[in-house]
Amino acid sequence: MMEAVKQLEIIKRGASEIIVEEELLKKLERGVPLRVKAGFDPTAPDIHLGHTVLMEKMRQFQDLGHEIIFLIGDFTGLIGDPTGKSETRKPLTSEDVARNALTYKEQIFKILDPEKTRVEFNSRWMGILKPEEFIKLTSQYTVARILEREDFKQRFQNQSPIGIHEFLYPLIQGYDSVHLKADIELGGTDQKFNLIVGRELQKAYGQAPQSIVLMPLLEGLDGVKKMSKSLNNYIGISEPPQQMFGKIMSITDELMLRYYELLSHISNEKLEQLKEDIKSGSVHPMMAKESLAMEITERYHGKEGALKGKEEFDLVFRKKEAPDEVPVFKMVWDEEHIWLPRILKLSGLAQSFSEAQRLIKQGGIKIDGQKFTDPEAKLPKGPYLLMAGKRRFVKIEPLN
RNA sequence: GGAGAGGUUCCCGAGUGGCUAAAGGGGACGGGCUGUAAACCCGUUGGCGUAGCCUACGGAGGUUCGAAUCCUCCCCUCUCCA
Repeated sequence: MMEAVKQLEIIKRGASEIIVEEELLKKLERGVPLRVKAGFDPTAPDIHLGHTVLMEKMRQFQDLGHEIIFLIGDFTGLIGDPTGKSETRKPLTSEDVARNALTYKEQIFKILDPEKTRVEFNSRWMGILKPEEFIKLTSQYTVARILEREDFKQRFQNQSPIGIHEFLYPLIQGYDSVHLKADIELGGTDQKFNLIVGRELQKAYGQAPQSIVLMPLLEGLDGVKKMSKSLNNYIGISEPPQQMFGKIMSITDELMLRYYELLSHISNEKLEQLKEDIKSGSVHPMMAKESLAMEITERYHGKEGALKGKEEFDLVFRKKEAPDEVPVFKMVWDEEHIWLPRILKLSGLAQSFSEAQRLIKQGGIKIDGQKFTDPEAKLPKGPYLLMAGKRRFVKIEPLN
């Protein structure tokens, strides 16, 4: 195995906090594979780049020769993690959890080495925990300590409701570490409290406490809120390469550097150099963004996919032409001339006639490259290339 | 169990009898400027082939020429007391 100090350097990269660094170093110095656990909540069946920050870190551990456990919190998912919530979350049904967990498994191996990854579900041990054992677990921690957590504290002070099951959440998550005898746990910064409970519980059960590596939360496309599906500001790793490339190109320069830091595989030295070059003007930020888009798209779609993404980007946004592959809508011309809003609605470019008319009036519709601003326009039969806004295209082909 | 507050369009939030498809903000969308960047500016943000009509203010009724606004019952959320 690699020298402990060097391993630590790799582990520290991008991490926002390590608890406790000295302790972690000592574990690494033992020179044996450590057991690294990271838990995932089964609410997000589509893995996005935000999740990958943690998974990339897992991969690093894997490459360093450690044992990683990808833990799907299907049992805890039934409670719903109250972290950062100002109100009680709706619990998932066991069917939801099962379905989501399966989709998870299908996607994680784009990053992790399937040969070396142990996938676990915490329902396997939590589901059969005897009431006596459960009571024993709850007796290891106090209400006051749970209330130390900021979100609980606030809810308590504001007299907002806190479900008792929510109080149990950190304990159950912590118990996973006890059951798995984890040496290290990885998590997002928002998980700090829960992971620390894991440490405490391990001590209470006579185990060595796990070391904790916290990773920052990746901001979504808006650059402010954390990337999440519900905010629709995410880049999914299963998205088509064109879309992935385009989304990365649309982020702000500031966010681009953040993505570089947390997602790119380029070395720290090269990243520092890049920052300087952008600052001095010798590298155009757009070019740096393009390299990033290439790197990330390539990771999930291969070289070919990345090139395809770039090609389409150049075509659509630089040359302002239609992409190679445009969805085709076959339409029946039941009249000599068809009202343009009707065509837009039928082909899916607009939700309603009203919306279609608005789009037209605002100059958002182009037909074969030519702007149409008359909402009363009617089109004779014929193939057309419709463009709505800058990025939505449909080919209309007559069926009759 | 008792007392009170509140549920408005995608979200927040104003509106307490007609001038309200409902202020303002956010988000989103379209246009401009660009590097599909940011910032900024302008516009749009229920539906229907549409000078009109229909649907919308938790639900169901009622009062009225006319209701998001008044009345009755119901549902839901929150707070206080026990």
